[in-house]
Amino acid sequence: MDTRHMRYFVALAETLHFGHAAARMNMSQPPFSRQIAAIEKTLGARLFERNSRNVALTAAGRHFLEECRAVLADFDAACRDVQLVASGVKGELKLGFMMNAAYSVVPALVRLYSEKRPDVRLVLEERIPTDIEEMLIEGRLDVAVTFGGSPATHLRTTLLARDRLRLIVPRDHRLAKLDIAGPTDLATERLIAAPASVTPTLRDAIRNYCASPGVVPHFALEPRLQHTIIRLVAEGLGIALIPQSLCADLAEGLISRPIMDAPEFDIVLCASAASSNPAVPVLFEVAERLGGALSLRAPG
Amino acid sequence: MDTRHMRYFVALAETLHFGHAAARMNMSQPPFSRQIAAIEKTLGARLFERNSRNVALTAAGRHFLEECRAVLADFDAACRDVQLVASGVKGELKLGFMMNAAYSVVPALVRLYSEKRPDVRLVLEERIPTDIEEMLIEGRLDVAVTFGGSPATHLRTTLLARDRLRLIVPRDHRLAKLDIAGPTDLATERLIAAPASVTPTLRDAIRNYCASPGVVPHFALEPRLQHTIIRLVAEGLGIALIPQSLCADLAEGLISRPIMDAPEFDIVLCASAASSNPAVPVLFEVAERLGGALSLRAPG
DNA sequence: GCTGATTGATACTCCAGAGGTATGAAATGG
DNA sequence: CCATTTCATACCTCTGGAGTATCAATCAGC
Repeated sequence: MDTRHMRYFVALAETLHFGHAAARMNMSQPPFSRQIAAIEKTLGARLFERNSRNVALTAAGRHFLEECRAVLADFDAACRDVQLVASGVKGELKLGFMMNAAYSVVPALVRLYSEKRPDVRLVLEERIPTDIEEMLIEGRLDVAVTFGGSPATHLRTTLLARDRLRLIVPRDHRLAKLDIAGPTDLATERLIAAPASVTPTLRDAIRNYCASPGVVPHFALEPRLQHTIIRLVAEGLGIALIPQSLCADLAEGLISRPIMDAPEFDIVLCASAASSNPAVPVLFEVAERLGGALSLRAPG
Repeated sequence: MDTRHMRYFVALAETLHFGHAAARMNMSQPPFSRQIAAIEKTLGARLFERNSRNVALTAAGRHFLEECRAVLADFDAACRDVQLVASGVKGELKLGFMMNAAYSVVPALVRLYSEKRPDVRLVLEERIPTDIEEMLIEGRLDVAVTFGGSPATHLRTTLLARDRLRLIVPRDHRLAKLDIAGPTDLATERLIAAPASVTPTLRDAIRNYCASPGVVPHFALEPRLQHTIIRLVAEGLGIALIPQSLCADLAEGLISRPIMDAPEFDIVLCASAASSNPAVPVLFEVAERLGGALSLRAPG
């Protein structure tokens, strides 16, 4: 049995006439009759009730007809889809992103891309930057939105936005009274920041920022998620320097302040070396078009 | 492209090794390699990223693999199901029945049959007897539960139960006082009965019953459905002779009475001449086993 | 850097099976 | 009863899938 046999069967089931069905299959009637007989033999059941005058489907034939139509439709669709997937018009794209990209960059990127490639299913995975890097290398992600300047071997990288550090403190904190803070203001404070194993970029930026005037930062708590950091600051357990993009909608009781000579870092789209998903290039096109135009929401 | 090619592709996608995949397909490696190349050519897309050392799926290949597995599973299932349908183990059975069979005969029949043939989907169609007969002849029904003695050309018929006529009247009707009624009691009454075009069996039985002592029945109203007849009697618009099987759960305000020498009629299972559904014979087996054992509920 | 082993690609041959033509057999209609 | 329609059978042809032998490229180990 093969799909060709199924097509013969469907042709006969629809015409109920060997000659016409054979013509539809662009062949002559005798070999067509033989194929139908062969199908019935290999399947081990009569599909047609026929004499030299009339052809009719049996109950098994009627049932088989339905199944054949479905199978053939799926079969043809699968074959047709291959080119679409290969050309990146259809398929699946695994996009990783870190949390501070979730607010503005990723939604804008996803919206624009989905308009251009509605048949590509975007699988979004929010992860911490170090995991993202690992997954990119292993090919478990096709692309990711993460910090620039990573040491990983990435095929392609494009700038999406620039972000900078900003101070968040409880509303009644002494630093809340300042219009702008500097490294020395942080000297006596309990700092909350993710460990270097989670986001080396941020951790290094904070340490270098404090170290420039010789301040040794005191990291009181080290949660892994930026959301947790914000939450702990709101609980009065310390203060934090976090990406400006996360300061847009702070909880009641929290306030953010700019800092002098705030460290900046790139937020980039970067492709996996391992994956060569044909849906990726268009995402980069979209990302480049978005590029500078994209401004991260600063707090009001 | 054919299912055989899909199987080759799946074998290679699963082993990622031309030699092993070829062995799994019981063939040597060179023709196998050629088939894979042919597949990629006809589909117009690379499915494998390969050099003389490593084989890996492309994105298109990964997508195609999923689709191939689904298509092949459906394909094999379709081929396997044919014998099951031909042997009556699986499939669909269109069973027509008239309303007075709905209460006891059909549920018992369906329950027993479904136990024996759980993979046969029973399509139940309640119709008036004349429609049932027409549908049986045209093959739109495979079998039906209807009155016996039909003039139609039925292949096979088996007795399911015997039913008899019974009188229903409003609770305060003068005939409600009698223990048993006879034809002459009906002479002056407004009778309600379905027209002969709907159920000739019942209509003829009622007319003959009245005619035997010379009474000419007065048919006041002629609804098509037995339910409607009962409803109209409850409204006080007349009285009716209906099958005993419909007298089990009469509405408040209605009462049923036996009648003298009540006309009886067979309720039979009969097969369509046009349809030769292999699921039918087992239904007849079940029906015969049920046969005499089945007693129609008489009113308490 | 050379050598042998592994693995995919190519060249050539062979044959099963799919398709063509001619024709037979059965049923239908006038 | 004959012409026509329609499915089945007989026989032939040839495409295309599969086998064998072999090449080419890559990698491991010395």
